[in-house]
Amino acid sequence: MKEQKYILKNADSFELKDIFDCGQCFRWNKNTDESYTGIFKHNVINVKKKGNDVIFKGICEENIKDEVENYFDINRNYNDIKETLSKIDINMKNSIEYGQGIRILNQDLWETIISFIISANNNIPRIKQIIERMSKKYGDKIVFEGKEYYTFPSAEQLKDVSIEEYRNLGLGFRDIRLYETTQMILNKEIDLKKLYNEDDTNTVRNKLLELSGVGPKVADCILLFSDLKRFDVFPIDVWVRRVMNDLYIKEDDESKVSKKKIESLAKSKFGDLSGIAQQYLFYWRRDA
DNA sequence: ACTCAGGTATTAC
DNA sequence: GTAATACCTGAG
Repeated sequence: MKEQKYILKNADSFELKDIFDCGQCFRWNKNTDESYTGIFKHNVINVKKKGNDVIFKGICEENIKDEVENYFDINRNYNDIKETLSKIDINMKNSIEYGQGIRILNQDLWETIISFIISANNNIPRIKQIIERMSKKYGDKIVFEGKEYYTFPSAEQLKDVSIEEYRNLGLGFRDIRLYETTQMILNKEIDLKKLYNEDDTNTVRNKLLELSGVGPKVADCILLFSDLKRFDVFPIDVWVRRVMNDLYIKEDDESKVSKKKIESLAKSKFGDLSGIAQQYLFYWRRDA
């Protein structure tokens, strides 16, 4: 396949660090020239900012413009969203100022499910390592600028992988979860395609919760970060709990704050934009 | 040696 | 229903 190139002129709400470092994805790495290279679907893409323009180049199965516009959620107006959220209070205003270049990516549902199962009680460097090892072993090779990249393995490609093989890849206790979930999806016990037709977010959420290794937090991450694109969820991890307690609840012992309380507070404050609000708050609190 | 990291599943009150 | 507990792994 030959290399393609596309330049997005005058992009707003598009900062590479904000997008790739706000915790939603695991397969993008920074290069020495400040650009990032990553893999999604069967694409290997290098992204670089030049002023307000964004330069995409890489190996694509389809048209690079269509692929990146979809993946980077280009047709959504983040300025409207940020304006709405900024009016809520000074905390939102500050966190949005910090992460003004965030965009929520349209990531492949299957990949997002597996990646966030791996993320449970784990740390980011190790999550990334495990995903790279899995991809190298079971994914497809793509060569770009003389370097080898590997696509995220499909469910079909993981069909015959045993629990022991997962363990050898460093999955730890998540080995069985990966195995079970892969089988459930292959058997159509959960039909991923049908999840797109469902109107009610909570119905989709309950379906995802049936998968092995998927609890409330992972389910919400899948709903928000995959191409299911549900913004009315509020994934609560240690950082979100911390920032919500510090800003709004102000309990001495933050571990005593119930998820229910955080959830209902988020719902009442941020409504259908809860997920995006969560991203700004999370990124601000963890990084700033 | 020991703690900690994007939680979940299991078991026990 | 809600609270406690175990759980791979490897970096610091």
